[in-house]
Amino acid sequence: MKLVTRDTDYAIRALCYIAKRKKSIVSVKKLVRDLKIPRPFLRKILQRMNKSGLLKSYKGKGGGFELSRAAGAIFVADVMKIFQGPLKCNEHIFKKSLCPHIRTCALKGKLDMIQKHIVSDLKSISIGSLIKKGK
Amino acid sequence: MKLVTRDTDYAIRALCYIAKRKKSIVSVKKLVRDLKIPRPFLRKILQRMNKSGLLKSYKGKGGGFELSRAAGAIFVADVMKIFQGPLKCNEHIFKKSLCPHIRTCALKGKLDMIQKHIVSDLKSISIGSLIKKGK
DNA sequence: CTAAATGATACCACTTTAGTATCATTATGT
DNA sequence: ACATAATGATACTAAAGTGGTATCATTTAG
Repeated sequence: MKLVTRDTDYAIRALCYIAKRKKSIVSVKKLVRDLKIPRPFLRKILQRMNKSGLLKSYKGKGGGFELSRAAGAIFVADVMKIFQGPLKCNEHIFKKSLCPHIRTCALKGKLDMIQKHIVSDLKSISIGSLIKKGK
Repeated sequence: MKLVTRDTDYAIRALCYIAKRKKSIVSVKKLVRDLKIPRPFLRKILQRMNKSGLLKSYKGKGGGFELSRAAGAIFVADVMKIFQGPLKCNEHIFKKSLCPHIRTCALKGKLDMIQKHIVSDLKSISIGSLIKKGK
């Protein structure tokens, strides 16, 4: 029962780190130095976030990454979608298989309800809220 | 983000099927005939539930499985524990890795809260509640 | 022009998932 | 006693997902 995978976790750490810096463009070098994330893996992760529009990238000397929007407008759910796909937890069970028994639908109803709660929670956690010292 | 694996799903179906039968001892043969679950896989699943105390088994001709307690006292969470281990979703991230930044702990707090909700929901869904036609 | 940065791909080891296959053991009915 | 119908135990396997590594190409500041 894994809610968040390692790349999502690393991505969130990187986002928080970038969000906290004054100088907004941050290079992989600095991120690796301070976060102790394996360099090539982190690079791949940042590139994906760039492609997905969560980060903006600058090539060449002095380049790096910056947030594409305010930290308060980036949510854990956004990051998860990039690295873990659509936020569904039950599809693999109820796809095209015949669902002839009532109990199947009963279970589906309950699990869908749980999923709704999870997703709405994940959509409420912003990067901004994670870097506030006060709480 | 997979909440429930296939063996858990099959296990729940089997439990519901057994719970609905008048004659309490049900053989794999009948389960396979009606539920269309691969036979050897289902056998393994039932054996695990037997070992874990959710089912009682009877060997030999005319044998099979029956619930070890009332359907209302068996919960989806019980089944998941057997096939998916302890109901934790965040441990792999926060284990022995240094957690020196505030944000790590901030995230942990939020994810732990979500986990608490999930687990309490899963503990509230009984097999009994799944086989009620009325709802 | 060179060094420092990202972009794009391809590859790889390990674990989990979703099974299959086989043989041993037990109990029932004749 | 014995054949048959059931479960018990165990080992194996194919495919997908996870967590990375390795290489080379491209861009840009100074």
